Amino acid sequence: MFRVLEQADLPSRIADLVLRAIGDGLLRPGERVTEARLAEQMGTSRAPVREALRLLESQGLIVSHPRRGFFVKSYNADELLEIYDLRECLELHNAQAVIAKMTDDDFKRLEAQVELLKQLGAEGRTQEQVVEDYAFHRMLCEVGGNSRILKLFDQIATELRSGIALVGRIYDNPVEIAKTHDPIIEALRARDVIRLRDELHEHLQDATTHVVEIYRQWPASPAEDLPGYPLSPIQQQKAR
Amino acid sequence: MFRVLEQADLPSRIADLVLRAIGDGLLRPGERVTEARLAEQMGTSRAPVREALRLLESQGLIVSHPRRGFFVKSYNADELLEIYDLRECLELHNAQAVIAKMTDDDFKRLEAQVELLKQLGAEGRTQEQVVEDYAFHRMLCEVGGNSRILKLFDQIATELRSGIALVGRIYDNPVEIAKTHDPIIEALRARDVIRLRDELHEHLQDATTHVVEIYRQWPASPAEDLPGYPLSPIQQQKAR
DNA sequence: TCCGTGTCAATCGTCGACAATCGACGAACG
DNA sequence: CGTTCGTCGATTGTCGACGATTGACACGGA
Repeated sequence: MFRVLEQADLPSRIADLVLRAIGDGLLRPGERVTEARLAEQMGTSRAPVREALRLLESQGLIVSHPRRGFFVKSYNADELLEIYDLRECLELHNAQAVIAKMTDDDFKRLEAQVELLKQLGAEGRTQEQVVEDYAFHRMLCEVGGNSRILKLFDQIATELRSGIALVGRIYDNPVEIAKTHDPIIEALRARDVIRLRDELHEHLQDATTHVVEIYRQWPASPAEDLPGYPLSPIQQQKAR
Repeated sequence: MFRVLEQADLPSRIADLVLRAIGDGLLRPGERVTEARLAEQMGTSRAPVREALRLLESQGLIVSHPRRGFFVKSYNADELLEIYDLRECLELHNAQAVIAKMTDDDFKRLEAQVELLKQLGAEGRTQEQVVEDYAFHRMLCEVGGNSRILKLFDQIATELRSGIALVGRIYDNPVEIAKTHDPIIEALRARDVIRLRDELHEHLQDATTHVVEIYRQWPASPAEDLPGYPLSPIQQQKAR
């Protein structure tokens, strides 16, 4: 029996929509997400909505306070630093495996990906460049071969993407950014672990400081506020 | 208003019980976990049970197959290797931060913990030794200061503990194992990053090979089986 | 004997409803 | 005027029930 169109289950679809809503800035950090409202909007009952939110919670994009409800996670600079630190942890460790396992074919694909990055940068398509940038680093994790690390990277990536979406575009100079991948390619070509790690370290350090800088000058992070029930669902207010 | 005894919510309590059941070998890897049965045993409806299982799923201890149900995660040697690889990734990265941030007081507590390990080893209390061993490494992560990494470590620890429970006691020679922490303490005392990382690497490598060895000679890993519905809830059987 | 088909029981996914709990708001009190 | 207490609406946590889907099993044909 053919299953022509594998319909994703309800919770996943709902989670996708919420994710997109966050990414598009429709749901802002700290904002409340009410089960009933979402359920109504989706035309379902609360059960699958709940599952979707719990799924997103496990991925760090939603936080829940017992008996209070769900809220879009808002990040402060410290948290972003921790996430980037973790990312660096993964990527540097992964670098070793990459050098050990990389085939010539892998290398070619990585090289091609950087070319794509440059092209997108030159054309000013920063949106897509961000996506493809992550794709490049993801490819490295794939080559590394630890599915666990790959999964973690994916999780971090979505978190960073959504956490960064609200800050607006990251890349001041797309062309510049694309070029910073060149040394990584060179290290890969030379199969030099130490150099690869150094380059990745610098690369990620740059990204970190850049993002955090932007983040700092942002309107005093939305803070982890807990709106009370009877409030209009959008506004926020301090609690406790 | 005092809240003398903060009653944990239902899902968490259920998750705890399931976790304990897994740790005690009451629920074996690959075994099916039926919502209705668990709900009946807990005297609740299926809703909180579902939440508990999804929670454990997000922690990797339970896997779910859509429309099929929940099963206790069973690990094969490769997966264990990946987990240990990730753990090493975290701990080695964390080592740097430890050296940078460790106070004298931190060091004393770490030293004391190793003493405790030795004592437990000498007394043959291997069960507690395992727990305190994790506690030691957890302390390192605490000192490191990245809450994200700490959380991940905790997750990995529970996973490994439950995944290893079925294999029986790990430590052939508890006294020996306890001693292998000494070089780590020495590296910490000298505040030598490189040495610390080397020692941790060796330490974890030992643990890895040890566990995997035991794992290999185990009755051909329970495999990721998918029991069908009408089966007695305990037995397993291949599918597809 | 082997393979395809139909039936069946078990179980999950989803639903609507109810009770418990929370914060906000306003009144009473010092 | 500031603080405490009670009430209220909104929302979550939990429940029982129903339909949908799955794999196991029995049967029949090649």
